[in-house]
Amino acid sequence: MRIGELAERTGTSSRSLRYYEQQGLLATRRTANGYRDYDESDLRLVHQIRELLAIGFGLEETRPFVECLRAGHASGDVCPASIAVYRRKLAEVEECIDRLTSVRDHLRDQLDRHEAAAEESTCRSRHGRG
Amino acid sequence: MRIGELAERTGTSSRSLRYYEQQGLLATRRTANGYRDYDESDLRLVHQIRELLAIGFGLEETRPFVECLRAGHASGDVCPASIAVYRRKLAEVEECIDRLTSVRDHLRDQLDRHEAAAEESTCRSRHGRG
DNA sequence: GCTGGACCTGACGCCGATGTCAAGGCCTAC
DNA sequence: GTAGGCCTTGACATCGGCGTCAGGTCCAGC
Repeated sequence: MRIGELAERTGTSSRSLRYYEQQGLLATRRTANGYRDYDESDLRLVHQIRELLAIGFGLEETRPFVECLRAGHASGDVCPASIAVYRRKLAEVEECIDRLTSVRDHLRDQLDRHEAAAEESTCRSRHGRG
Repeated sequence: MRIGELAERTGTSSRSLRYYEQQGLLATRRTANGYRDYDESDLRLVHQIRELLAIGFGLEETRPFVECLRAGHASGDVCPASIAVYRRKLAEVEECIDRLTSVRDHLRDQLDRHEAAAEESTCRSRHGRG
């Protein structure tokens, strides 16, 4: 299949596919006229990339998964290198969640504090002291 | 005080302070020789900016806080516009946490799954079938 | 008067994934 | 043969918050 079809079937753009190729993630064959030519294995490969990107992986982090698929494995995540990336990413995500959680708590505190102040001011005005 | 001192006292760089000024967040006076001249209110203002940036706000989102301080309020977050940004940010952060949490769960599942497979394979090999 | 440090403006670089434009080649249908 | 749709490469643009360099100014101390 040609690049347009692959793009459509993977929910991405031709531009991105060329970029993945440029990054060495997609080894592309060419037809006689110079058009890129893809098959079902490329489809799976790009699907894998897109799924990982969608959950926040960087393109570079998808490489082990891609290579795992290329090595003939049915799934991109059965290879040690992929597992290692999973672990690393899990740690990153957990740390990020922790940070965001404390930010969230901080924001809630600020809002609560302000709400309390507004409440009190309403109260004062209701009692003719504002 | 001059820009170098302000930068040091706020834990940032001269470059950043010039950038904030360029974005209209910092209204800077000049001494006769053209040097930027700051006072304690600028210090508080930059502190406010840095704190918000540190917890993930964009520079643009600090603007209401800055204007609130400029309007003479003791704190940058007592104005309605600042509160609104707090609310918006809280929603954003909560959504982000939700997304990351599901990513985390997904990653854990993958790792568990793989660990189980490894376990089983170890088991098989222990029994002479790997 | 000279050195050196802090300051000035202006401008380019970075990161990552992708959009977008330009200028052209290929192929199909009419 | 020509219109138009898909393809090609190459290159610049985007976003944000700076880092960093270049080339020049200002001032304090010696």
